[in-house]
Amino acid sequence: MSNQEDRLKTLIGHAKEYGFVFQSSEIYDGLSATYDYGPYGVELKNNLRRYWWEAMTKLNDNIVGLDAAIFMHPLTWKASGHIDAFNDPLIDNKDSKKRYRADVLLEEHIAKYEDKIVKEVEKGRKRFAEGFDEVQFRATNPNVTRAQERIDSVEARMKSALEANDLEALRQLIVDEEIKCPVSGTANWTEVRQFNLMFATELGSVSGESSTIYLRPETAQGIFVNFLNVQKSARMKIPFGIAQTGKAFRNEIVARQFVFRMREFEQMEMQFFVKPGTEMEWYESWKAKRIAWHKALGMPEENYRFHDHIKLAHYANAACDIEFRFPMGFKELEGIHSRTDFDLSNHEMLSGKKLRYFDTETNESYIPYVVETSIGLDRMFLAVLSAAYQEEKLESGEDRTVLRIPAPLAPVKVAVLPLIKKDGLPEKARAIIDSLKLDHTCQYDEKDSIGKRYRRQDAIGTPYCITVDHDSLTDDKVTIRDRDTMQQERVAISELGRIVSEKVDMRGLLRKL
RNA sequence: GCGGGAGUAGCUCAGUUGGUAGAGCAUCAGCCUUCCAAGCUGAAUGUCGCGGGUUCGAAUCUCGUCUCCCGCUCCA
Repeated sequence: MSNQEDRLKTLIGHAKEYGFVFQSSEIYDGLSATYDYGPYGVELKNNLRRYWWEAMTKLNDNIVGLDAAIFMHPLTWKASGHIDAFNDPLIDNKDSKKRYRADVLLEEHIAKYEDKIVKEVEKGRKRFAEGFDEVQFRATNPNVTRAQERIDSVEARMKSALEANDLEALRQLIVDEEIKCPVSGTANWTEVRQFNLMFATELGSVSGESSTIYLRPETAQGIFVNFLNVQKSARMKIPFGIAQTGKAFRNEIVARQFVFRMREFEQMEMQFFVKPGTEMEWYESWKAKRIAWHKALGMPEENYRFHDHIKLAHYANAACDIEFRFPMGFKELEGIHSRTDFDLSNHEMLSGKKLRYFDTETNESYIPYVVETSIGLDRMFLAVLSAAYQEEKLESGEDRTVLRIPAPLAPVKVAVLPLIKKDGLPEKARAIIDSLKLDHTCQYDEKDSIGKRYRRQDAIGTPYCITVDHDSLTDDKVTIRDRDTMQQERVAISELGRIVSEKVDMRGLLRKL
């Protein structure tokens, strides 16, 4: 565990030192769980986004893009269930210091009485054998009726408390029922507090005329509300998908573990609209496509695994995660959900607008089912960075730190280094950069010894270093050094563009899909 | 929010019983240079997390506070 902590700390340190990720507002002591991407970080992040975007929209002619606004009509979040599901009433036990959802605590309490009833019914069934009438038994057995009354009373009080948002009543109910903490065994509770996971702000500057709106907690709803706009304007036929990348915001109670869990984060989501009844096929098909996308990066395959959800979210009829072995262990990287027609039908209901697809082949109209793939860009960034980070012991006995970032994703593709900074070598190096910079992100460095410059490039994951020496001036050849093997090869300057492109071009990744 | 740990230069840290800050690495400039970090010369960098208190004097003692990291709940 402490080893894992050290690994994450090392990674955070490296990310900061080499300009990948900085703590947000650092000069003001930072802002919790918010990070800024530095010069190399933003390049890597952009490359990851592009890899995802092109894999979705270029490789699938039935997937188109969208960029919806962060602000959405407040009813959106009523329809999506976020206003209800994201308002968790929480309560802490003062002795065990454990935190619970107050409603979950009560439901578990109710479940105990339900178990009791089931047991009583079983007892009755044994005692009366064939002549057993369960309905009659439930209505008359005093143990059962007492338990049932208790359940009804707790449920009624809980429902009215939740609906009225009466947190004090909720707490009183927990106290009245003498619910104890499973850990400490005591009923020493704090007050119930509401944690709304959505960030609220005011739309409209005139007080009294403004209304509360929320920063979107997921990008998906922008796709759902535009379902018909996209389908009609781009003349899409089911099955088809809409892809979107963008920021989403969640006011997490605890948001930590570097860029893994931030309050402001970027999602890359694709909602795939299918004919009802076919969703499980598409669910499986997208599971396969998405894991292939990850594996094409060539990072160790044992870093990935699927995790099927047993407890499903309010909108799903099947769901799984692609988990990645982060420095903190296996954690969710991407979610693949079969969302049924939950979102579209709710939007239909609240907006009063039909959100149906008319199938011209069968002449029927229906609300499509949705299969969603949803990946956290920042998590993907962390996955790549943590898998890429390696400290090596060289044969010479020296250490080197190298980021083995998949070449097409690397922030800098080529460093051009004059062996010494005189005799016309810098000028030659600059000329080479000029010939490459339209195709590749290049960097020039003449400071310090050549070995030191190689190490600096290793530390930011540059796949190729090109070194210009005195012979280059006469034979127009340079040495090109591979980041991973450290092997050097002498090649003609005219060949550089082709050699670099072969390994570094994004198309190399996309071709594997 | 609760519990644990930590805040001194970009990084890693030192700072003796309180006497108002140092080292290595990194950075920058110059010299040197035979392609895998370690040559020479010089330079820049800190209200010692912040605020109050004790004291002639606080990085050091004390109180408060903020922030970060880890765990608990939730999730992309």
